[in-house]
Amino acid sequence: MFKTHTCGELRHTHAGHTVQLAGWVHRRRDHGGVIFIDLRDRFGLTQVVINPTHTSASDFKRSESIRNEFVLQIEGEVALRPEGMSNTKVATGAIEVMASKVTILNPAKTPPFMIDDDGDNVDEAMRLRYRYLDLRRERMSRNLNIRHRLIKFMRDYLDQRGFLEVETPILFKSTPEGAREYLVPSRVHPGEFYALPQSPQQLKQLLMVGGIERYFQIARCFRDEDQRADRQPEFTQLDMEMSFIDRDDILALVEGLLTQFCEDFAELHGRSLMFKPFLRLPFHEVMERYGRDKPDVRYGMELFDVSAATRGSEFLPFQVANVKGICVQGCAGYTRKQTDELTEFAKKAGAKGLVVLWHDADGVRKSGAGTKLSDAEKTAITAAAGSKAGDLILLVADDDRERANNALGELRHELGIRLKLGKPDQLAFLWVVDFPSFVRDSETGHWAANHHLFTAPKDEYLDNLEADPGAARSKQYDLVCNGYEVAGGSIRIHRRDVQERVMKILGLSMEEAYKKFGHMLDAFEYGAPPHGGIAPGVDRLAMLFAGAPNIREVIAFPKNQQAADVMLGVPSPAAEKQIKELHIRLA
RNA sequence: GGAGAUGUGGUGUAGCGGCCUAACAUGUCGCCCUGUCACGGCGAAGACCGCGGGUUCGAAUCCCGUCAUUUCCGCCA
Repeated sequence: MFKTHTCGELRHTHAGHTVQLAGWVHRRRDHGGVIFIDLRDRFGLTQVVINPTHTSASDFKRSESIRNEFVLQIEGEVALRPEGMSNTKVATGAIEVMASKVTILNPAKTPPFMIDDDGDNVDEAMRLRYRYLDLRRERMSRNLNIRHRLIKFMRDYLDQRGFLEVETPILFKSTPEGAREYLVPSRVHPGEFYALPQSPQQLKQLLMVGGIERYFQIARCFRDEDQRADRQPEFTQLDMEMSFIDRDDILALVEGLLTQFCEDFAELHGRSLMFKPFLRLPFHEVMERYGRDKPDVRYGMELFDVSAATRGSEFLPFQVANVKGICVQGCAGYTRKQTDELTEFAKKAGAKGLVVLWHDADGVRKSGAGTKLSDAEKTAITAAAGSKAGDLILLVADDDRERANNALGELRHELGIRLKLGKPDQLAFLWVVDFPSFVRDSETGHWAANHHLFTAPKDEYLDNLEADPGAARSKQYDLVCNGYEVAGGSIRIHRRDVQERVMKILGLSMEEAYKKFGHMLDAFEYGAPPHGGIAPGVDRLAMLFAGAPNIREVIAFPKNQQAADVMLGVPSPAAEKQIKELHIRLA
């Protein structure tokens, strides 16, 4: 061992002990006659004093060449700091180590950016190119620690409840129903391919047929889709599946896990739960109130409906079936230019236009056609909006209610971000339940599974499933936090006949269905238990707990928006020999 | 596939038509310094402003293109 203690460990009680420390030079302060070094390892900082009174002349001479990020081993005696010299900002601030021996284990070039600077002020491309240096910074060390705590907590929590962790293969079967996949050519089977799993969905259901009953896995998933701040080509989910349970059992389990984690590790992330228990709303209500299936519910600004009050309005835009709006508090000072910009935004989000009302001391005012609004309408609007002087009211009118909801939902979301309405230290969890089973593909007009084709419709819709697919609600559930989808799952279909009916509605011929999912259909015939599951996203949860702006901050080696790793040079061309062996040819 | 933002010494920024022979902070290097902890003092080096083209008497600054990074839309069963 190079060290007897970590750099975060020594206290005044260690005074007089001879210790060995090893780590990196965080900062050095060379006073000519005496040199102070803040020695850093993952556990903290300890001040090392290199003084000729304690150190040999040759060691002192050599110590003058020490620079930041050199790797050192220090042997010395722990001493209480002189009277009035302790540093309360550091855990080890009461002591210092008087070096008797200084060993330079490895010198270091000057880093391209500062390690002792914890701010978010270095270009991310630079940080990723030198990720091994970035990881030394406190922010990354802290984020990875939070991630580790979360995963450890998940494992322990589920283990205590009888779950079995099972690994499923990474070399899997292509299932082109879902996201675009990463393909791996087979050397042994010319012209055939493995696919990396988008999720272990089918395998975990087969584990249920296999009698595992309670399964989980910290599962890596792969999707070859374009990146976002909360999306990486490979990401990690807490994949879970249970047999002989219903929806509420799963919700209670996950809610319990996350609630307890937040409470046990509050000191770690400084964030608190806003809702205990979590909010729970049906999908249609979420859309009516927030206009978005993953709303940030840390703030209100809910959609209101004035369709009844505007019926028969003289104001042309209001002569439609639905008039809904949001009230933006304190924004009556917005200029015409600003509201025009909001109108543009609303149009991009699908609205035909945006009616803007300024609620000021004299009442409700509107530029242009404002006079067409009757006093009764204005009163009804301010009542529904709950607005007061100083607020801005935004209204969207549309015969298509969904379109009005969506546009307002986008506006609400955008304004929530711009106005910083969500408090960063709060976590607002919301369960969204009772999703539609099927949605119509806007291009083909065909029915598509809202979640995936293994999701069970609620029992009361089974009789009319084929007659009216659009009316069916499913046993799907999503968990939303601060505007992010952090988990999704469902109770699954466990009977072959129901599964085949759903496949038929989705337009799969029985031949196709059997070719793609025959293993599932077969398995369901051998006593598949009722089962369901969920998959909380580990990266997104860690991001929220760490207060990070994107999931790259909680992933040690993330890829950039081009799905590349600039440090490693990934992806890279393959040798001709390899390509040949795989029986593929480049275009 | 589309839209926006950004790109200036090692790093982070300022400058946004002539005052730029490019400023500031920090880092780096040299000298000095035995109680600092974002140590301090003195001095020095370091960028032709992502790249290419254009407009102009004159471009870091305006325009076009391109590349890179990023955010969002599409996409993400």
